[in-house]
Amino acid sequence: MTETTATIRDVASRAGVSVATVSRLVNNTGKVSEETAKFVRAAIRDLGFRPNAVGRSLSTSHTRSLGVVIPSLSNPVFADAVAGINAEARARGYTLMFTSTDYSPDDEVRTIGTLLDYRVDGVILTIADPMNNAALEILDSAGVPCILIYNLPSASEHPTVTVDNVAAGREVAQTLIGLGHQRLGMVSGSFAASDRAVARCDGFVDGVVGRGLPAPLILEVDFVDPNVEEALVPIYADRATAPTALFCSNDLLAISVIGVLGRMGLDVPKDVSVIGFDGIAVGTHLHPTLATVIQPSHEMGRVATQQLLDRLAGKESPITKILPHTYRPGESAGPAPS
Amino acid sequence: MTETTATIRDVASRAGVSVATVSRLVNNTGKVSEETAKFVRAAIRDLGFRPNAVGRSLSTSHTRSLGVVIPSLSNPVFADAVAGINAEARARGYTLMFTSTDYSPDDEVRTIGTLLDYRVDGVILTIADPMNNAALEILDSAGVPCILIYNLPSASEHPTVTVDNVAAGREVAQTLIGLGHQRLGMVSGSFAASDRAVARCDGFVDGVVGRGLPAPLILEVDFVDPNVEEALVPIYADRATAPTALFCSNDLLAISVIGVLGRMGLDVPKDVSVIGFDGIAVGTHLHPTLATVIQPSHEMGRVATQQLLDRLAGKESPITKILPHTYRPGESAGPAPS
DNA sequence: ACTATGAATGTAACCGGTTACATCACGAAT
DNA sequence: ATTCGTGATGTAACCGGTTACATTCATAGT
Repeated sequence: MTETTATIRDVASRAGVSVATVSRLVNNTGKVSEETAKFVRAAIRDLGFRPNAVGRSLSTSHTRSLGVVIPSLSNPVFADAVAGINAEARARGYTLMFTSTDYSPDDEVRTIGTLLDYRVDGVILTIADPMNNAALEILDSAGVPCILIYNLPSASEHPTVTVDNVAAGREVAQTLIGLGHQRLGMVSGSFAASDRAVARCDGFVDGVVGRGLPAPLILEVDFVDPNVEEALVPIYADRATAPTALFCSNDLLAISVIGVLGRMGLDVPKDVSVIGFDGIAVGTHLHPTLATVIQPSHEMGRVATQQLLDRLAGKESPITKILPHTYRPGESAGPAPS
Repeated sequence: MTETTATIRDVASRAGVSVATVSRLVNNTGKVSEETAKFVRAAIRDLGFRPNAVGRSLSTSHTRSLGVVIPSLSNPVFADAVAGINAEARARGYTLMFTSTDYSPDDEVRTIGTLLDYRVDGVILTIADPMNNAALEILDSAGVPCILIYNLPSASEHPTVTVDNVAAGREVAQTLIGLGHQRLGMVSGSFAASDRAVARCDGFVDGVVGRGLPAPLILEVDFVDPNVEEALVPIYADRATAPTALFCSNDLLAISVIGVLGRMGLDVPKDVSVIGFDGIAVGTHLHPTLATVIQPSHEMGRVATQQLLDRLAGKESPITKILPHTYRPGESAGPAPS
């Protein structure tokens, strides 16, 4: 059972041909007569030969593998993107080398280094901040093509697949204002760890002050261990001045916030409205259902992979794609209390 | 910037030594005088040399990479396990090749084939059914060590890291009966795609009939596109005979069920109690909070990886580990309606 | 003084593929 | 008859590491 796996030379000798012929048949490169082909196929079948990808990679200097680097799998939004990446990569015969960084820039460069050692053909990644990012520099100087997802388009010239976070933030502000809210707030994951959180916030603030309302209250919490309770309790000690609506930089945060508000005796949406961001599936099953901005995560992963793979196939280089986001109304956002 | 990456021979010639010496220094194998070491280190630094993992793998015939095969990333339970695997693997210098199979046995064997082509040193996987599984057979005949997670221990002799699903199912039954419920039901993901769903159901049924109650109603839904609505509506057309408590084979399903019940005008837990399985984080933030059985997913991933890596390091072979599960009470499970 | 021992290093084969180039046979064109 | 093109195949170098084995040299033992 545990026979040593057959090599191309085994196949060649069993079929009475040279390794070149076997290789040509296996890869459809160069001609081989139908007559010989039959022998070779038989030998391949008999020996259960499957070409060793390591040997092949060494000689071709490409691996048909892609690196995937994302902050965390705990957030379904990234899990969905990885699912999209996986689907597209598989369909085109590529394999994924995966790592998550827990939002740590140190881990970003460490992991990129490893991926480069393994000679991945390209990398799909979401990083803390694409401006002056060490990981991207390493990638560039190694000449390995890459594409960002979720990250903002930036002067760094690296293509990205994302949504218009600023516009979305602004729309959330307008939606909330349209519902009569005047005192607004934002609960965001750490700005240092997320350029998109910054953009969503920027858009939100712009939307709020653009309508002549006072700037929203901004609460920043940690990504890995967000202590929402600690942030919210002091604010809602005085309900008369506290925000009647909160925009959260992602759905997971929004769900936490709703839970905490409930435990503080505040009703969502009667007392406070909450809008999230991401559109994770579970949001539609909650009670109240979660109002949120949907980003097409699976599609984003797919499109990014597609572009990267096209590039590797010698076609056009990846370009930044801004995919459409949509506001999904939900019970968590209602009219301002009177 | 885009200099071709330096090879060990470049380093050797720049340092005026042989490749063997460089290799010995890099890998701490064999002696090299401090004097020479200095030159070599300098050359490595100057050239930015990093050993090519592909070349190394070819000659050592191991890759320091692990294959990870799971049904889906959409379920946070698997995402958590992968996070645990990632953490442990990284800590020990291993890289992950990742694929998801969407619960398809065909995909299982396809993806295992690819992983084997890349010569992963070991595989961590969750499959539909470990009995007579084609993927496991391939792995065995290739002599690649593997360890299951979530799957049940079985006659197949493959070690697995999981919880006692039968006992957990029985406990759920007892909990519900203790709350006064008499008409019980189970909503489960496809049995064909999940041996653990079968076990949870077995335990549940056993717990119910063991107490002299009529066998629970069993509803089976698809994993990838579970149409809970369609399953539940006919059952609750007659509320007098419908179950007053439902055990769901996973939390995602439970959340759906709660949503659907709510939309049918039924209150959870006043009219119907619901208990899930998995203990995904979001459950604690829901309203009502989700009663569930917690499995230590992150830990399961970690332990499995640890065992596999120990085995690869020449230590003991992996053995089946049954990790403790815990019942987490939640608002979704309450006393039976009178 | 002579050999045994061991440290430091180098040479070259090997891992499993790919592929440039050479070779050979055969029929067509001149 | 000679030349040429083309199809089919083989030879061997190469990708970038590792490592068994050989070699050299200095030192310790007798």
